[in-house]
Amino acid sequence: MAKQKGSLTGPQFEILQLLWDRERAMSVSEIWEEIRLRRDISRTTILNLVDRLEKRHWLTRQKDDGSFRYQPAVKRESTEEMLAKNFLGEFFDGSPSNFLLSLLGSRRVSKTEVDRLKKLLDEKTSPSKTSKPATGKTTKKRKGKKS
Amino acid sequence: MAKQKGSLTGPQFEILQLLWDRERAMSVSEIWEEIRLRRDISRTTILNLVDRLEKRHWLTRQKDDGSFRYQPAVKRESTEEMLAKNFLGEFFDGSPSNFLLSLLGSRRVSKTEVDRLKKLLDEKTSPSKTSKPATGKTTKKRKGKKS
DNA sequence: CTCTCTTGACGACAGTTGTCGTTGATTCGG
DNA sequence: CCGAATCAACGACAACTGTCGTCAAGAGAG
Repeated sequence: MAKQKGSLTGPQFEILQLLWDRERAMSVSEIWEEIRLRRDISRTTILNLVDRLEKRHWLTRQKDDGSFRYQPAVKRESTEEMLAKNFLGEFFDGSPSNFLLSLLGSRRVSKTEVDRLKKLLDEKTSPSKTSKPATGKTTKKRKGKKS
Repeated sequence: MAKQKGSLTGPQFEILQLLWDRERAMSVSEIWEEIRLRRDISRTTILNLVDRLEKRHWLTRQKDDGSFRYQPAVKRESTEEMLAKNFLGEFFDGSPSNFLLSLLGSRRVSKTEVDRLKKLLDEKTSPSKTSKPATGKTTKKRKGKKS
């Protein structure tokens, strides 16, 4: 009863991220070789993580020529939204403002970051006034942190 | 090795919040009676949570007339900032924008929430230009969710 | 056929969490 | 002084995590 059911931890989410980025199904070994580039980890560890994710229906798998290939069973957007909501609910009264306030409070985030935030909010309040420009969806890919 | 050292879970944070709100040291029984109003929980559970928090230096205690009274050993602001940073780093590439984007994406947050966010960001970029008014610290108290 | 390599299922381990009961010490009313 | 109430320390428990090793089944090479 330690962990809230229906949430994800770091390593679990890392695997989901990988499968979302590469937009095709991957075998355990493929996943392993990717994650191995960033962290030192054993193959069976990945196997176990993937296995548990599949048992809880975060991943689906189908047999492809003797070997299994895995795919996310959930959408990236809804999963990230769920994580964000859970986190806000648990630690910041569910209020994004409280969260932002804590983040901005002591350490200044970069000015460009602030500008991006404001831009996002602007697009939310005034949705496509005259032209329906900047379909927004341009910046989609997530950058890999170190590899 | 399951949990990242130096982070906090929901129930642990709940106790810290209580001690931050009431600005005085509290005994285990006092904490218990407060939390009991919201959740059904045994006194020894609270005792154990408090105990572990003290052992890891999130709380300090001093003996006051036979009984122990506990106080936070960390500042609310820095703790919340730490939580926010950890979370962003683990799930959103450390980018508040990515976080906000996921939050705003599907489900619309209320318009007033968006306005509050924009206001916060505005105060960050143009901090108290003419007057040095609104020392900021006015809105401090966190509201209790249900009690 | 036999040997080797890949694959996956399974179990094990230590660590953490939330939860609680039992026990021993301390305090206080009578 | 003695019994009752309070308090803290400790251990126990199940669930979960990340981590890994072992083993059996299967595929391919020789």
